[in-house]
Amino acid sequence: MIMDDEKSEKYDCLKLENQLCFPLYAASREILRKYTPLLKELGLTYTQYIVMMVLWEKKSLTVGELGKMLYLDTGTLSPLLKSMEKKSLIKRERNSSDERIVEITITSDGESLREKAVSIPQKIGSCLNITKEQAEFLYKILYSIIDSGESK
Amino acid sequence: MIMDDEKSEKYDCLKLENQLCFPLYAASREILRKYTPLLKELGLTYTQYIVMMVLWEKKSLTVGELGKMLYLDTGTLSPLLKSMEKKSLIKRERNSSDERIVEITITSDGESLREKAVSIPQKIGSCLNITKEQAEFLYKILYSIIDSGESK
DNA sequence: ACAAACTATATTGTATACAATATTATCTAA
DNA sequence: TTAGATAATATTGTATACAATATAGTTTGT
Repeated sequence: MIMDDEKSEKYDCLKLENQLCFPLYAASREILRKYTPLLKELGLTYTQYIVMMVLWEKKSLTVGELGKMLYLDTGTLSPLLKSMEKKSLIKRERNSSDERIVEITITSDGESLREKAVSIPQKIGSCLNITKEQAEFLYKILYSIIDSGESK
Repeated sequence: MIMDDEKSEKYDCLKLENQLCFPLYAASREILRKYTPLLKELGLTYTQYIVMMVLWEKKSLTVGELGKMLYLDTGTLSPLLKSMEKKSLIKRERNSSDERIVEITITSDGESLREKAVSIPQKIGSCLNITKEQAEFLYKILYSIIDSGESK
């Protein structure tokens, strides 16, 4: 068996440059770093920001519904929502007809952040440097990756 | 001023469904979740895995070089490398001619993990469900996003 | 030579993520 | 109708990320 000549090929799949997951992971963190200083002006982290995004639209939903929309589990959401309540951005209330359920509702403080946040997407978009077509293509592929884990 | 009619449009940019960053963030985490059980068999986390990937190829480099390749800072790398040394995957040694520099070198234990890891990329790839063309396109866009933060 | 600037890495503090487990409430089948 | 199954959320434990700061070693200008 000729092995040594093949050796460099055998491990090619383990090279960083041949990975697709690594740039996905690195790009995601790069974007988080871009958001951080902008969100800091609003007193938000990125995770808190996406929770607010949902609440600016829906005003009120359950922890479970939030988790489904953001692909986050209660291990992340529970402490996050607790800290957001402490900052008066949201209210947490047990549903009276089913005490297992916790309803999350935006407060007026939370609402008022929306106005300040509205300039952020454009600021982020402008430093991404990709075309509209690329963005649409990227959008589709990313959701197909996300949905590949939907069965759960 | 007619405001109410425009209101729904004004905040469209803050809708989750109009975000590109959110699916990037969610897809990245989805892939990490796919890796976790596979890497657990090797006793690695994803971050440890990408460090090993570099070391399987280069055998030895400095903390700074690793950080540049993986886009991670010393706040992440220092404790990570310390724990990997404890697991005998790597060695950490101060460079004798410049004591500021720490050289990271793979051990034979670390080398031997390569054989077990070689099946992982294919397993991940097969559950991603994207075509070769899509993968190449994705690869390019992701690196253009990553590089947009390169100045630093 | 030597203080100031610079470099490389480490530490601290804060905030996620998520698997695994626990807790509490509701439902359901015999 | 009531014990076991389910469901919704919370907690625990471990492992990142990263900004900000600290530390220690090296270089540089004068």
